[in-house]
Amino acid sequence: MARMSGADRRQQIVAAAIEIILQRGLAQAATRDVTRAIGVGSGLLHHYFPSWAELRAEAVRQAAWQEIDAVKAAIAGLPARAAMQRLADWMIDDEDMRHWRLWLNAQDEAHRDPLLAEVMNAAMLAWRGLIAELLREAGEETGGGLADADAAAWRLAALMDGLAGAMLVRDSVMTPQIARDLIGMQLRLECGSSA
Amino acid sequence: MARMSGADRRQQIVAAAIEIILQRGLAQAATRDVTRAIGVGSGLLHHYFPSWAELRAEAVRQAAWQEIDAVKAAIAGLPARAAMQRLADWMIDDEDMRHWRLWLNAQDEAHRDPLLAEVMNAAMLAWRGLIAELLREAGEETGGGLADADAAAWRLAALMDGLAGAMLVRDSVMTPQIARDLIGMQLRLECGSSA
DNA sequence: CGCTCAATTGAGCATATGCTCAACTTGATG
DNA sequence: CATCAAGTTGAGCATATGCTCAATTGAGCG
Repeated sequence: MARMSGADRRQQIVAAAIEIILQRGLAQAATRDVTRAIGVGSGLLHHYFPSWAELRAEAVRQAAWQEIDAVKAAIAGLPARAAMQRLADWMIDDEDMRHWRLWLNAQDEAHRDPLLAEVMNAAMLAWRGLIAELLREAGEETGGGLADADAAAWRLAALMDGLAGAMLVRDSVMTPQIARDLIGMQLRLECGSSA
Repeated sequence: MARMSGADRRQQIVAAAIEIILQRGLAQAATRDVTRAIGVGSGLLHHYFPSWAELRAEAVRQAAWQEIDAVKAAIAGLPARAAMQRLADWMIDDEDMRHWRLWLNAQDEAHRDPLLAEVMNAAMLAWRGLIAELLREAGEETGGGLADADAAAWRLAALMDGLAGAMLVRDSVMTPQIARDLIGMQLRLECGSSA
C-alpha cells in the first residue's frame, strides 16, 4: 500500500474497523478483516494499535461520538419540543439501524471489556445529558412541567435502547413506525399532554 | 463419564451450556467449554446436537422460559398492581444480573443468528403478553384507565431492557435502586398516579 | 454366555485468531 | 549522494474453534 502519514493511516484503520465491526459484530470482527479491507499487512495495524482491544474501543468511541455530534447538528436551532421529536425520528430512521447495531452491541460487550465500558459510560452520559437538556428547555417552553428532567431522560434513553434492541432481532414485530409512536407517547407522558 | 439415558444426557448438556454461556457470553462460549464442564468427549455433544448453533439456541430457549415461568410463579395470586411491582423487583434483584446478561446478549446476537431470533421473538412475545395482562387487570382494579395496555407493555418491557442494558455496563452509574425508582415512576405514568 | 445397539471416546482435520519480528521500502534531510 | 527514521511487510507461532469418524464400551436380553 502507498505510504501515508501516521495520523492519516491511523484514522483510516479506525474507519475501516468501524465498518467491519458493523458487518460482523464486535465479537466476530477480526484484525485480518480490517487489514484486508484496506490492503495492508497485519503488522501495520499493530504498529498503530498495540492490541485489537484498543483499536476496537477506539472504533466504538469514534462511532458513538460521531453519532452524538450528528444528532446535535440535526436538532440545532430547533425549539426544544420539536428537537426532541427530531431526535427520536433520527434514531428510528437510521438506515439499516447502523448506529443502533453498534451501540447495543458495544453496550452488551462492555460487560466483558473494561476499555469498552469506559467508552460507553462516557457516551451514554453525554447522550442522556443531551436529552435531559432538551427536556428542561421543553419544560420551560410549556411554562409548567417536568419534575425531574434527569429521570425522564433516563427513561427516554432506556426506552429507545429497549425498542431498538427489539427492532434489531430478525423478523421482529417491532417496526420503526410502532417505535416512533411509542416514543411519541412517552414524550407526552413525560411532558404533559400538550402537542 | 458414566452412562446416561439419552434424554438425561441431553438435558445435562443444555444445563451446562447455559452456565458456560452466562460465563463467557454467547459469542465466546465454545463446545469445548461445555464438554469439559461435564467431562465428556467432544463427539458426544455433537451426537445430541448436530451443531453448536442448535445447542446454543436450545440453551437460550430453556433459560428464557425458565425465567418467564419463575416470574409467573413469583406473582401468582397477587393483585395486579402489586404483581406488576413484584415483577419489576424480581428483574432488578436478579443476582449478578444472571438472566439479564443472557437475555440481552441473546437479543443482540439474534441479529446474526436466525435460530436465536426465533427463540427470542417467541420469548419476547410471551414476556410482553404477561406484562400487558397485568396492566389490563390493574386498569380494571383502579376502575378507570389504561388506554392501550399493549403499548404500555411495550414501553415497560423496553424500559426494563434499556435500564438493564445500562446496568450491565461495567462501572455504570445505573444502580438497581435507581432502576427500581424509574420503573416505579413509569408505572405511575402509565396507570395514573394512584398508589 | 454371546449379541446387539445405543452411548461414548478422542485424535485429528480444516480453519481461524492475535500478535511478533526481522527485514524491506521510501521520503525527507543535510 | 548518503543517511536515517518512519512506514510497511508477511511468514510464522501459539492457540483456539466446530465438527468427523472409526473405534470402544457397556447395559440389557435371550
